Amino acid sequence: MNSNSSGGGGDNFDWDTEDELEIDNYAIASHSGVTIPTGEAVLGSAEASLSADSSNSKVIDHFVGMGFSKEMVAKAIEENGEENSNLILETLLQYSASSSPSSSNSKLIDHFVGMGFSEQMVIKVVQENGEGNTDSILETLLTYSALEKPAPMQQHADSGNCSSDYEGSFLDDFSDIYSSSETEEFMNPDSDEESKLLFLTKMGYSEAEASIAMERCGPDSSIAELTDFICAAQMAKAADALFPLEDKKPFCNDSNHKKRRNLDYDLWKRKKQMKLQKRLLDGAEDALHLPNPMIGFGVPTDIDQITHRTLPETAIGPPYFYYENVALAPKGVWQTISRFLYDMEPEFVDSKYFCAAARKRGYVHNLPLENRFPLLPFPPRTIHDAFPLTRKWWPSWDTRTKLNCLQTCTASAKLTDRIRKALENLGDEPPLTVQKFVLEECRKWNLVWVGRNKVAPLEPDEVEMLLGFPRNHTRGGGISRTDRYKSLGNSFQVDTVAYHLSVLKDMFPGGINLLSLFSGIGGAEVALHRLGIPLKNVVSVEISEVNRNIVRSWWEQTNQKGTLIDIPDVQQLNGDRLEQLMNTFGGFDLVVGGSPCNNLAGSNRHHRDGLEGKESSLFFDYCRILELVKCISARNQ
DNA sequence: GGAACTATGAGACTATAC
DNA sequence: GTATAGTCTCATAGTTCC
Repeated sequence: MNSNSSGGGGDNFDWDTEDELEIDNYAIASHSGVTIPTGEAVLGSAEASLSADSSNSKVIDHFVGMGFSKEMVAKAIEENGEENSNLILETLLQYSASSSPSSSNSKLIDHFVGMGFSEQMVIKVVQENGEGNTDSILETLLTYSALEKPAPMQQHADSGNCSSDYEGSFLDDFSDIYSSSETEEFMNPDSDEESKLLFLTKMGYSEAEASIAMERCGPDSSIAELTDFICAAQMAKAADALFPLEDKKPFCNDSNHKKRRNLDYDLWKRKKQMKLQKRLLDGAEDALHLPNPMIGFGVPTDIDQITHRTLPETAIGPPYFYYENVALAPKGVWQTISRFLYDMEPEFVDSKYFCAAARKRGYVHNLPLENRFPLLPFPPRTIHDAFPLTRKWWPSWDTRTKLNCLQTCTASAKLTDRIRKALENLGDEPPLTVQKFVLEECRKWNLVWVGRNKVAPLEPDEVEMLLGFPRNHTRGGGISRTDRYKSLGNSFQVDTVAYHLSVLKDMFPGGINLLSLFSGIGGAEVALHRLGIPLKNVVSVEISEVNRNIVRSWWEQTNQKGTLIDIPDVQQLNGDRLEQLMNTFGGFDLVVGGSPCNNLAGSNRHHRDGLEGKESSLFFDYCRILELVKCISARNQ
């Protein structure tokens, strides 16, 4: 279901999207002291010189990822060479320690103090980061602002501002970690107003900030709520300070402004999320165990189904939401996903209970659990049922009845040839070592027996059938065979998802308005259609043109009566666009999405970076958009 | 130049034995 | 409870082919 297929239809998509370029601009603009209008990627001289030497760019990226400035890293590499990373790190740490504020950086300090950060904090951060990289300084300042304050225990009740609510919800995610005993007594909303003002000023906020926060949040607000408010205001102020030439339009009516603010926040929250994940990893706290059997709240063949649960209040719709990703993600990932999605318990389900192939996935949703029903007819549940012709050639020592997870790649012809040769002239019972080799490869590549001693990977249409898509769903229209495998490998298993979504049928007899993020080849759309739930209006967001064409083609072939709008990039979906769409449709009933798993999947040997990964970090866009939809829905009610 | 092909483990979980 | 082996994984990068 992810949309990141690198080869998708000539979609060697550059993930340095507009937003990321904007971040780059942000950094450069602040570094050079020159305001650069958004939308243009401009390289500063330091960056240009660094990028010129591509050989050490990986090393540079590595250390920049740790938070050191590019200039500093480049200098350290120049001194030590790029071979000895330990030496480089040591030098970088020395640089960080030795850099101290001087007259030369007084302007810089003033700059950040002007944004509302305390002078003491700015000096400390400049010492830590060096004065060369202002975006790093800003990030750290934002982090410190949150770390040194108790985080909010709950969202603003009456902020009346979507973005504020949205940010508040993310701040909530760290409330249990960053609270300190020193502030405990002030967390009580009953503390008197004067004490709270005093405490806020002691924390480094100005009297004006504290007073405004008190005025806006009310005298009964907790310190957490007040600091939350001030923090949000500071971030907005920071964005304003860095983009002074932009029109100062009201926040809610300025999409660029909102976007930037989201970006500022995005940087901050990602950093937070990394820290949180590290803590979870180190402490192994709240370990999330995958269930065995992996049947979630129940599958059609299971008698003991769970039909009731209590949802956290913040998770209750509208809209209903349904999020999916790989179950076997790196440690800590599902804790983070759950935390960002209202602390909801994921439902881990293996699609082998629905079809002949395994597909272990986690789903977080706020759908009811009672009265689920499966798609009929039931798909074949075993390999032999799915592919009867293989039965004739299937050796007795291959005991598989289910296929493993259908991946995006298939076995090579060379491998199947090696297997054929290994089995030749060995009769029906080859030596155990040969059996073991063949079975290992068959399991790894989902090979099936198509002749004597002959195994073969599945054809794309066979994968379509296993995943519950109509035959030829991904065929033709300009898609290559390789891309068919890739798109299918990234998609939902339709029967599994349909089972979960089936509860919507009685609730929306007249049809449903769907926001489908990371649509892929339209697994959710196909599932709803097969359930007989009319699709009134569908906004499908999918990066791959090939996949968008597949969904569009399916839409037309199935004579849908509703409206399909496709949008290429989730990061283009800002508050204004959403509001416009929702005003047109009357809101979304369901927000579905399976964000990219590239950096989570075990198959990825190169960049299994977790939720901070280049593609998988788009999970946070799912959260962002869901939160915006909730806000707009609430406001329109 | 694009599509097809090929080689490439690590990390996390599970089952089993002790 | 601990150690070990076995198993599985929505992939990526480089090369070859057409």
